[in-house]
Amino acid sequence: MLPRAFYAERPEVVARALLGKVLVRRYAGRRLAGRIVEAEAYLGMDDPAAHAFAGKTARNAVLFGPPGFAYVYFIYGMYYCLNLSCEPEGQAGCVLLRALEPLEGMATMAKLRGLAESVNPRLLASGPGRLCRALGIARETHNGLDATSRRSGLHVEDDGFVPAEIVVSARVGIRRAAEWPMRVSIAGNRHVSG
DNA sequence: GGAGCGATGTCCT
DNA sequence: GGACATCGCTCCG
Repeated sequence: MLPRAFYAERPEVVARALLGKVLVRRYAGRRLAGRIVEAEAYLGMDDPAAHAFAGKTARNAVLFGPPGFAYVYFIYGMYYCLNLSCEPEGQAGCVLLRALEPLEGMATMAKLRGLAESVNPRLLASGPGRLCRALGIARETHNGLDATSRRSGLHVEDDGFVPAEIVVSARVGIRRAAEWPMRVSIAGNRHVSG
């Protein structure tokens, strides 16, 4: 389990460091796990694309709290997105988890996605909305959970895997500050979203 | 395989 | 009323 200090850095640093780590979710007694292969950094008040840009509200309060907490928001009336808060308390910033390479509990993930068990694992969690659905993550159940606490049922592990090469590119699906190079992914990994 | 588009809730102006 | 850190479906080549 990654310690709080891991998250107390700038979002660009944390995003890069999270690549290759394993996101673990305890679901109905089962272990759902996947390697983080794609992520995006969002800064605080200086980043026009960040939820924290307009200042602290009830919705984004987690971003201004201590590092290592889950920030889950609802988007497009249908999907959830999972972020992990960064920077020391009082300073906003987060990393959006965009894609996983499924490792454990793929049958359960497929079920949660409403797909056949035989589905190509590439389709299970490649995209922030898919990722949350595959792991059964919702704002109501996961926003504000401490990802450095074993009790929360959501945390990140280091299994020693080190990405050979990391690709930096523009963030996806945003209008403001869209050109900022704050998306990172593992080069050549088939589970990165399109 | 790629472009276009509708679904659909919450937050902010 | 409009925007939104998305996805899956349709239609077209």
